[in-house]
Amino acid sequence: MPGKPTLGTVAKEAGVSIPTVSQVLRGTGRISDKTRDRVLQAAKKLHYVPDSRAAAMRSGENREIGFVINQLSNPFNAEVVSGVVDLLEAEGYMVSILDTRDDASRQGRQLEAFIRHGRGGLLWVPALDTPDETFDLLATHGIPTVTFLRQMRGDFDHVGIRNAEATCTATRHLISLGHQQIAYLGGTEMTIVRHERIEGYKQAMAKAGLGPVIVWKSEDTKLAGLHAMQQLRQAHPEVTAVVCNGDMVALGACLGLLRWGLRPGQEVSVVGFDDIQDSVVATPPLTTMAISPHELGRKLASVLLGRIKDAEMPVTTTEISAELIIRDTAGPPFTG
Amino acid sequence: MPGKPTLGTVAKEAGVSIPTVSQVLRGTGRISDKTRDRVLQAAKKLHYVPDSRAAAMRSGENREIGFVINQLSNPFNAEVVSGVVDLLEAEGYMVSILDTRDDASRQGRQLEAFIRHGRGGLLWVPALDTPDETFDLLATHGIPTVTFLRQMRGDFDHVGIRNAEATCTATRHLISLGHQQIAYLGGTEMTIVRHERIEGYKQAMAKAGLGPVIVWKSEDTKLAGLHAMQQLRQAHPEVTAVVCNGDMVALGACLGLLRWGLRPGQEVSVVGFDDIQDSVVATPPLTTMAISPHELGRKLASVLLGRIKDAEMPVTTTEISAELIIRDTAGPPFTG
DNA sequence: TTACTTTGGTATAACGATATATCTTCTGTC
DNA sequence: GACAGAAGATATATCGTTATACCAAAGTAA
Repeated sequence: MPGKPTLGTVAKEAGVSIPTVSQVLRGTGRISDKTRDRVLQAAKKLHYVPDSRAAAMRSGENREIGFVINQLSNPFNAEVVSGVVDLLEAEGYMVSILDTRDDASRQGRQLEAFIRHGRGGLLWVPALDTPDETFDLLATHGIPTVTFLRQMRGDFDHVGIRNAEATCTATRHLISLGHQQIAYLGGTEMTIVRHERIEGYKQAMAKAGLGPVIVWKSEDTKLAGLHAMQQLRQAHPEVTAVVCNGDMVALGACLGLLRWGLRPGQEVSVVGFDDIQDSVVATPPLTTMAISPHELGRKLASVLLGRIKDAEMPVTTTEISAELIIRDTAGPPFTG
Repeated sequence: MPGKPTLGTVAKEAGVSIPTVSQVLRGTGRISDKTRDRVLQAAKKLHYVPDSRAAAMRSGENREIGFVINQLSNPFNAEVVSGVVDLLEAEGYMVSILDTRDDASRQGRQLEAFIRHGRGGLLWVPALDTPDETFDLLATHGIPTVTFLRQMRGDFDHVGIRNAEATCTATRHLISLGHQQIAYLGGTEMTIVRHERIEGYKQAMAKAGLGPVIVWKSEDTKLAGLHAMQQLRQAHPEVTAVVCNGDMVALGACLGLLRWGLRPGQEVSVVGFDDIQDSVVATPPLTTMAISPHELGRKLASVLLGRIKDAEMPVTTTEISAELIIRDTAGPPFTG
């Protein structure tokens, strides 16, 4: 096996000097068509691929972006990733993804590795109990960073969702259908996201003069949602409608109802949040608050590009609205 | 603003030479305790963080691993990823993930980017119509590479699944329950994986003297599985059992049956492949061929580590067996 | 004493690219 | 024919590390 091709190898093959090859490949400098062709041919023949670490070292430019996410197995996140990648790859960046699984210490190690390996930018869903230390590390090294979904500090650019507005819409929808006993289901820790969503639910309830407010915990998986729904049902049999913290929980809740012999949208109504692909094919299809993950991803990417271009730009916060998608899991209260 | 600290800065601070600092920080060479302390103190004071790109450039060692996968939104893949990451991060490697979405040209660009940015190893599920050129590129650059799931060439290490054995087991299970009209559902292109799985199904059918062999296409999503099942049902109403190419399709097929008013495991039996998390919580829970994605991930990682340690090692192929998990979607033929 | 080894460190040359300065040839103009 | 300027290429220094060779001083053995 011949060694990895370098500028030197290509230069020798084409019979020119190293800087000439570099200039041809980057389209800078003054080079005759004849030499350019020779060089390009040689590069192609040897399968030459530039080493951008060496380039970055000399030029200071770095086109590697890290996307540090809290849970890769969540389909919503996976879809956001594809939006981000579409935009950034088109701009010539490479996006590599890391999954913290919401473990703050793993996240700390991963971010430190990112710094060592010199990333040019960072998109980041901070793990639940991210210590200030970790934020400081990034701030100190001056890596362009945009946080996503969870806004935990004011000194980073942020892209998020209008959570309160969305759950308020969802709750009002249930109220307008005639429900009066409405609970909120999902989430475990009181994250900013969950706090905002619960606020929206409470606002809608208060404005309609309804109560009491019932908030029930659940992990963000279908299985957990299933069990949580059954517990909620036992503790509060009077509840006729549920606003959920996410589609995974909502779908789990529907499964729980079905096992209990209750039909979602009939005996009990359920509204989700995220509009993941599963929600369309579920039986019955889930009424939910939709955010286009692809749009979200593109927004996220464009904010980061702005920050990379101008480090002195004032810190921005961007919020995206969710849209109510009416399907079959929310109907008028059952009067059987 | 003091520039980014380097070995030079630290050396000046400690009053020693650059190589001395390097040796102290890496624990190599012969250094007196007195100097070592001075250096460590200086490094700490300046918040020195080594630039591993520069290090990698000189030493040739690279502890960044790329995982190039065909579909990140598939939960099975996401679970494999976590197995891989667990093992490799423990060994001091950093794993970054790229999603090709089975687009060969995107994949080509991404792999080139990985080479440009200098990865020390590669785990790879090749996209469906990966051109030979792409394999050659990796071979030329001599990057330790392990392909995963889809073995398309003999000159790379490979970790896969005993596909034929698994679908043979699944089909025999249905036969032993008494089914005679059994179809195969899922997959679109005739990939190696699909080919092997269909072979296993055919073998079991042939051995039992059953026929005809029916193979039906479907994309690897629930929605596609739902539609495909309904079409299959229309074309071949005599079919009483279905072996599926993957759990996503199988779950979709079950949904399709339910919409048709048929109960999976009663009127029509379904066996899946992968045992993703959804399959446990589905109603009814899915009978499927299980592979531990975590075990698979760890195996994958360990093969890569072996290759990194010894580039001259003969090429290996490792195969993992799937296990039949009996739940509720496969029962005896309906005699209502 | 002479010669050999060990200890603790430094000098220097890479790694693969880019930026800058420089060096030949050609032009064209007067 | 002399000279300015452009075109086309090269020489050299540099980024932040690590590998190798080397060196001075001190210790050890004959």
